[in-house]
Amino acid sequence: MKIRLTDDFDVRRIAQSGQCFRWNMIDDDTCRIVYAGRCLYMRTPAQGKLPLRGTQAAQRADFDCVSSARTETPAQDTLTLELDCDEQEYAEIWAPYFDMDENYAAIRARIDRDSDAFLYEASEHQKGIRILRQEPWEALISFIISQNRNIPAIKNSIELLSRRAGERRTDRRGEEYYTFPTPEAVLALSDEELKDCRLGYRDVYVRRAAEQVVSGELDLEALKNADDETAMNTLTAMYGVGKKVASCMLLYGLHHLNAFPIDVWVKRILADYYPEGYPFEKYAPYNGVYQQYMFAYYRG
DNA sequence: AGGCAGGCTTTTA
DNA sequence: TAAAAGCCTGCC
Repeated sequence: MKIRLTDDFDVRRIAQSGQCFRWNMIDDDTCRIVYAGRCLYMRTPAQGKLPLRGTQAAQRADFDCVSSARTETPAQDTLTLELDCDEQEYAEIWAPYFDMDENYAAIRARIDRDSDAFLYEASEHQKGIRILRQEPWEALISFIISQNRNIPAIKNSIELLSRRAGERRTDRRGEEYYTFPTPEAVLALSDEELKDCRLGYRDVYVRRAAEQVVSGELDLEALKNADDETAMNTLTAMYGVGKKVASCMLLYGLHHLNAFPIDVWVKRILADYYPEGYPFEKYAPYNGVYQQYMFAYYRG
């Protein structure tokens, strides 16, 4: 099926944004997404753009060039997404996951170009990023695993964990994929099997989180309705979950768009570009969206 | 109380 | 070899 939209949506930038770890570009314009027990192929035909030719570097240069040229024209483009699912699956699974009810162009429009040149630049450069509505459990484990590691290493561990404890399924192209494991499936792993997932010292954190969810001590669905402070306190009380991971969980797992994870990169941004302090009040309740633009832009 | 040093598994560049 | 979407413990 095809989707036409005028709001921000850039598959590559979302795939590289560091909020999700199971989006993989399989060729120049097709992304393979594993989520909610399913696998989706999403293609974004390069319409109205220069044909992509030559080396990969040249292709990227073309893309950036076109993309920044587009920012000069206020007229809204219509973007087409080609998905290998039907309307029902799109409405039930993918549209909510992609947060299609939110208007990201409007959120970007709140940035004042003159008073905040850095954020404006970051948002233009990373235009197309959305904050996905991820399942809380997958987000929690993903960001526990993320601590003190770079993105390729995180993706590797999540894939290994899924292969160990997830369900093996076949996608609509006949390729195999593994669903993200349930807490029960994680608990069923032996210490050795869990160690084989290359989580390092974080494997204890993952096991304890699974125990808390299975026992009912931790109710992730209930956290969705909790206020920011309650959710933050509940999460940071967990073993291996500090302020950074809890903030990521709020933003990506519970969709509290005002949560503002501060990692090593954002710390540098705040020090370099906001020595007088960052205007959190001004950008509420979308601080997390702006953080995502700045993180992705600065990390390059 | 709140801040800081050191350690932690493994991968990536 | 240092750094990586950090956190825990122990110490002051």
